[in-house]
Amino acid sequence: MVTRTASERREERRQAYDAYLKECPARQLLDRISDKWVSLVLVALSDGPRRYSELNHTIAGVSQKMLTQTLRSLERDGLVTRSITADVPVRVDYELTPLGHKLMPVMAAIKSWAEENIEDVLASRERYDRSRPDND
Amino acid sequence: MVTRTASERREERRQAYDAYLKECPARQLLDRISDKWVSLVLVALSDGPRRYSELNHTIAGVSQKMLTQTLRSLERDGLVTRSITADVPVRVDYELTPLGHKLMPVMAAIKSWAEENIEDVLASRERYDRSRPDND
DNA sequence: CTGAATCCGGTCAGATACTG
DNA sequence: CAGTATCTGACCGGATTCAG
Repeated sequence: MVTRTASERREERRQAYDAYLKECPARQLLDRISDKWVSLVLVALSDGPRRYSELNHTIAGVSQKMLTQTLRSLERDGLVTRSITADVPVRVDYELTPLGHKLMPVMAAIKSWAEENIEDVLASRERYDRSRPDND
Repeated sequence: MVTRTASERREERRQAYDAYLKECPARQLLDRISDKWVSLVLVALSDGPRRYSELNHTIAGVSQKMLTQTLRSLERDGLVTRSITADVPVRVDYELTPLGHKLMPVMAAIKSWAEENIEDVLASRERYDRSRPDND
C-alpha cells in the first residue's frame, strides 16, 4: 500500500524521539557522568593532576583499555587535559580543566543525596523483595 | 608455588574494589539515575501521577518491556508507587513518592549544568575531532 | 611507562507473541 | 489496558598481545 503502516509510523516517531534525546543536554551529560569509570576518574583528579600510572593504581578495578578510553573521552569533551613529558620513560599527566572543575559540585550533589537517602532506598528494596520472594 | 602470583593478587584487589564500589552510595545512585529511561520516567512523573499508557505515550521511544522494567525498579527502590484500580479495563497509576520527589533537585542540578555548559563541551569535541581526523 | 589493536564472552535492549 | 515470556542481535568491558 501507499499509506504507511502503524508500525512504520511508530518507527518514525521513535527515531524522531531518539534524535530529540541525542540533542538533550541533560541526557548527554547523564550519559557522560554515568559511565562507570568517569566519575571515579573525575574524583581522582579533583584535587590535582595525576599520572596515568597513579590513576591506574588509585582506581584499582579499571583495565588499561577502559582507563585510556575514559580519559580520551574526557579530554575530547574538554573536561581534562593531557600533557606529555617526553622523557624516558614517558610521563603523562592528566588534570581537570576549569570546565571539569565546574562539574564537581554536581557530583557532590549526587553524592550528598545518595549518602542521605541510600538507607531508605535499601530498606525499600528489602521490603519489596521480602514481599515477593517468588519473582527471582 | 605457594605464594600467589602477581595476577592473582591483582585479581583479589580488583574484587575487593568491586565490592567497595557496590557499597558506595553515590555509585549506586548514579547507576540508578543514569539508566536511559529512569530520568525520563522521573521527569514525566514530576508533576503528578500518570497512567501506564500515558507514560508509554509520553516517552515515545520506550518499549513496553523497558517501561515496565524501569517502573518496577523504581518501585522497588521506593521512588514511585504503583496503584491498581480493578476496573475493566484495568487502570494502573504511577506516582512519585516523597523520596522520589526529593530526587528532583538533583536532576535539576544535572540539567542546569548541562544546559549551561553543553556548548563548551560540544565545541571541545569538534576541536578534538578536527585535530585528529584520522582516528575514526 | 603509556597506549593501541584484537578477540571474545556476557549483558541487555528491542521485537514479537501471548495473557488476565 | 497493562503487562509477561522468549528469542536474538548488538554492544561493551576485560584479557591479552603488541608497540613507541
